Amino acid sequence: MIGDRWSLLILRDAFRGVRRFDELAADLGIARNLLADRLQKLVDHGILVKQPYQQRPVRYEYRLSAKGVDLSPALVALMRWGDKHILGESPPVVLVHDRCGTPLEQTLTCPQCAEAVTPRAIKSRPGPGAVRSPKNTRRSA
Amino acid sequence: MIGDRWSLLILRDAFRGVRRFDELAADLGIARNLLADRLQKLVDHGILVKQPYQQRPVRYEYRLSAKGVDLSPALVALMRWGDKHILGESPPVVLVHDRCGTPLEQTLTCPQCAEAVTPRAIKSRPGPGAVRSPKNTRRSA
DNA sequence: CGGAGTCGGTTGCAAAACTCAACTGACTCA
DNA sequence: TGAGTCAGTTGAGTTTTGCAACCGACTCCG
Repeated sequence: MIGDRWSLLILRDAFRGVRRFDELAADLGIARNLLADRLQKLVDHGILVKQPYQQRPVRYEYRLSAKGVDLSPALVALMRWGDKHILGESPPVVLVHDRCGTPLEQTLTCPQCAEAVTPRAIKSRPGPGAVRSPKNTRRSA
Repeated sequence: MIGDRWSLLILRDAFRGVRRFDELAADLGIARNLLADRLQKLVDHGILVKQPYQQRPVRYEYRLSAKGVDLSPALVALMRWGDKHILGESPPVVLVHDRCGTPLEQTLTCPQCAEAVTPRAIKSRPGPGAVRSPKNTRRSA
């Protein structure tokens, strides 16, 4: 659903509060027809919702749905990765807690052991939705 | 760098331990020439490393570099999102702590307040690498 | 009233990316 | 000798993008 060159960038802008067609087009440098198409697809997938913000003429803005907001951890993780590995530790933006302004940490934690878990200490296990042979099942996300 | 239909899927497989050309091709259903191209690009970007696992004939496998391993939080976040919103709460795999087997939680935390932070309580702020006008800077990730 | 500007798109065409299927080359195993 | 495995490459054909121009509804200015 979001595996193309633009969808993730559009969503990042959506999180930053960029919601209007022309704002997105100008900020991303995306072709307008593609932007129209991507927005429509994101709306179809229920990640964004299109709502009018004025009548006469009707103008729309694209906001994140609950499903879209839930992508936050993924976007945040990608952003931090980019900051670290592409830009070399001098991030153009940092995420902070709105109450106290402290830069945030993202961690995977074990509620049992009450500690952070490193990637190497992660195991995967079949869950309730597992099927017999996951091979060749057509995927789309 | 990873904004295409396959790179994220290849990386997911890499995390699961799928490292060989034919394994990846069979598991993903990707065209072989594209797989070759994507692997090469991921190697060029330093996300994967290509190393021989046998001589006579020389055969290579693709492993995650440190930079690649650092993508873990992003992949994990996307996986959890997919489980929740596409499959409706019956995940085919769950991530567990290898020591105790407990399913893991992913959170954004404020080290100052020592509590989890919801997406709505996140603010962004210019960081040390900020530039005057971030508009129209060509991006590639 | 006329003309310029804004916003949110659509249309058309060339260029790039992707899919599919077949082929290669080095080697192993029976 | 012949079949099979692995890691690709090659080529033809289809689909998706990128770019630029255009459109329609409306507002604002004089």
